[in-house]
Amino acid sequence: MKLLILDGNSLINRAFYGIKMLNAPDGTPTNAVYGFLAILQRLLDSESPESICVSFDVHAPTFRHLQYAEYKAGRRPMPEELRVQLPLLKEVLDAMAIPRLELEGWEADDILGTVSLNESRRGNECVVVSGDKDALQLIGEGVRVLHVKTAKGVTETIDYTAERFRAEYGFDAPGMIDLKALMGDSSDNLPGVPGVGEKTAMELMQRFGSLTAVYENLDDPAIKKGVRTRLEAGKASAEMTYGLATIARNAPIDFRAEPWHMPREGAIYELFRRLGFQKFIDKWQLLPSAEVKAQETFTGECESVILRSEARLREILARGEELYFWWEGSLSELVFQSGDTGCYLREDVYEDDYTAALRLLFEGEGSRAGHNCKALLRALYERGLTPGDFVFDSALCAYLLDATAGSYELSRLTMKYCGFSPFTAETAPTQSSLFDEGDKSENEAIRISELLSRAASVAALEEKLLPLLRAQEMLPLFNDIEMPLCRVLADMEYRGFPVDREALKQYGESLNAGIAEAQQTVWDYAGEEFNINSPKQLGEILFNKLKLPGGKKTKTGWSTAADILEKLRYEYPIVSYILQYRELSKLKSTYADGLLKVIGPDGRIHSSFQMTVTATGRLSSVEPNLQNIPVRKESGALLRKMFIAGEGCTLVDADYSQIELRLLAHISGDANMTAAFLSGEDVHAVTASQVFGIPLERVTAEERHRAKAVNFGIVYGISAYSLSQDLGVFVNEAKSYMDAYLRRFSGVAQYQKDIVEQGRSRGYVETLFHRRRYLPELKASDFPTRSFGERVALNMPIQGTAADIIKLAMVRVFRRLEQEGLRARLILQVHDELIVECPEAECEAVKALLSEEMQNAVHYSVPLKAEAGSGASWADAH
DNA sequence: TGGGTCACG
DNA sequence: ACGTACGTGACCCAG
Repeated sequence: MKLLILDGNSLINRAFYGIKMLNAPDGTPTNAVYGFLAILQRLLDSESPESICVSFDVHAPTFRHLQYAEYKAGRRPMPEELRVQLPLLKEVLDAMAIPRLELEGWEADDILGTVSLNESRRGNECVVVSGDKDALQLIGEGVRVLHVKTAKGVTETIDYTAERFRAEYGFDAPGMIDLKALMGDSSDNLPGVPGVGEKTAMELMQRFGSLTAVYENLDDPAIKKGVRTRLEAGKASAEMTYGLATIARNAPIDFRAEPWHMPREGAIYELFRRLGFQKFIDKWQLLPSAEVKAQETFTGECESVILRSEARLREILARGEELYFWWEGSLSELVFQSGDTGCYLREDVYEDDYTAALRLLFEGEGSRAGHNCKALLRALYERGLTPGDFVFDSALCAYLLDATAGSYELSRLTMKYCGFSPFTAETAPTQSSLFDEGDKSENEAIRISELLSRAASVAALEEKLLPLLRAQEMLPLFNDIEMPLCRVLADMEYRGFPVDREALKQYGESLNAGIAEAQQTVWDYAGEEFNINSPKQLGEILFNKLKLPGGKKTKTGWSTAADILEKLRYEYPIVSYILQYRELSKLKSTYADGLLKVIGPDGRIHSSFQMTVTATGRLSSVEPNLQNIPVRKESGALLRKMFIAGEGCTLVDADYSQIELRLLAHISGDANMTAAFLSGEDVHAVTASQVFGIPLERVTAEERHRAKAVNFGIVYGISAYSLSQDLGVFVNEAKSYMDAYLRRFSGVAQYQKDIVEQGRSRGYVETLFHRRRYLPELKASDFPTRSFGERVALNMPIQGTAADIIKLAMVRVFRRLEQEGLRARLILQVHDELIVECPEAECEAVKALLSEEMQNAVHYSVPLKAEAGSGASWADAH
């Protein structure tokens, strides 16, 4: 029988440090357990063992178990995040029916040693798995050792047989003990022979093969005088270390290998669900117990009908109940639930005017709900309808409840909030009423009930989620901003942004010459041809071949980021050409070629605005991203000249001026900063005058520039170091700016303290509209993670409130354009900027309307300012 | 697929 | 002694 013997402590350690932080839905850290299972899964696949066991130390080392001397010698207590995962791993192993071996007074190692010896003697083939090289001493007849190591986030296992060990080390595996007796081990506090390190110890072992042989041959000419002296002096220490490094193989343990089979049902499934290990549930095809399955499968009992006529549709709508919609991307097939009735609509079996049916459903007064309503609304606009608002969106609602959850897929939400999954083809019961309709095959009926169960899931989620939203004071945010915004965005996507295709094409072609020239010049300086787009090859050329100074390492090699190269560009012409190459090829690939590919047949670009992506509440724009079109250099202006208004139309553009800084003044309540805004003076200049203690009229451009950087930094939760990097001044100087700033604006300093403390005690921070972001990072034990949490705590309420406000402004603008019967329409939002396309005649009215609605969206202690412009292109309007 | 780079607010 | 600004998305390379 083949037996897998795992070193539990060592492997969970490797997994913890090798895998990035992961949490179960309830917040328990799970990365180490997850990593352990990933290793186990690989072993099961590659080794196909018939039996398995895992050994553990009885006590995990915690701080109080460590002596001060040990602490100083480099031992560290086990981090809290790892410590809580040990009992979890044991629970997992129990659920998997894998024997756990622990023995008071013996280490996990000793259990590996004992079991592998006993079982190999019984004729079983043993495979010991550990992340600790010490275990290699166990290699022998019938015992292989797999050494697991994590390098650069990738775990690999090295399979050591006796032969492989000998080939690599040059002596036999039991000699691992002798090697350690010679070289010692600082992490285990084993002295070895003082003055003999890894290199000498390896040479001695390769020559003599054992500790005894080394001491028997001290006169051998191959041993240098100095080494001999140290060996003589360190003999007692070596012998002591030998004893301590020897893994015991005689622990009084009562274990016999038994055939093992992974349970596929019950506790293991439920535990993995609790931990969020869906991947392993799928991989090992785990199933819930019958009771849980019944609980988790959503039956959504209701009468199902296939709607064929307008009369029947009107009957159902006349009940006035809320409609819960589900669709799968095409309007010609649609389901909805109304009360106890599940309705199925299909364009090709509907007997009356299908578009009229859609009008009844979406243009009327009724309450409508869905999942990702914006997408459905866009499809309706594209079909020429003018739909009304939806009242509930399960994805959007779940996003408000946890903006960092990542995925808002319907079945995951029902599982998370209701404890069941919608039907899948396997779990859907057939619904006899569907067969009554006649010609439907069984598969067809199952598919329909699957769709209906999704519509019903939206209803179930509404019941669960709205109370949560109410309890967290987010109903106004949801009802008055997010839900109405669905239609605003759907309309924006549908309209799109007109682009001058020919000009863009020409522009792209015009870039070619410059790119080729820059490339050739770089190659000439480098003395060879290489791919400038490859940071690896580029770093090699610059810092190894040409030996440029100032090289900084990233994880994978030399950093060639712009801020590094920028410092070198005036001294080294090649760098200047590299930067030029980068700039041009970015313009070409991302903007010229990239945008050309997505211009629609209507000559417009229809980006998609995602509402459930960012952690702060901002929108994001994809396919293409229209929120990062260049603006800063002259190439930016050139590019934005190609974003134009349609025939007979003009563009109106308005943006908030310093909205985040104004919100900082309001939220922190800092009197000084509030006064600065109320005075109407240039706020960065006022900041400079305060920080540098000079009269406002004597502030230089440089001082203003620095004050501006400090203002930005404060909003992001800066450190003095980063400010110094940004400004190119010494850290001390940057620190003095920040100190002066926080003295002058003491309300801001107080806000920073309070908001971090609030984040820590409540576990989240929020915007003025109560949009939340949870911050588990604030409780992390490692400094970088915790610092990140603190910076986010400072920034999110400000960035998030700005996002709330512009969303509100968009809803207000949309409604007013509708009310006033204007043909003007919003076509783009870029975080603090709105762009409207309108007939030329409406231009002045729209400019006034836009800045008015933006400025009046809220009234805080500092007024909001929004300035509007207009023009034939984005460049002209901005 | 993840990392590096760079465009935006 | 450490590591170093918030929030995004697209493109390219390398494994």
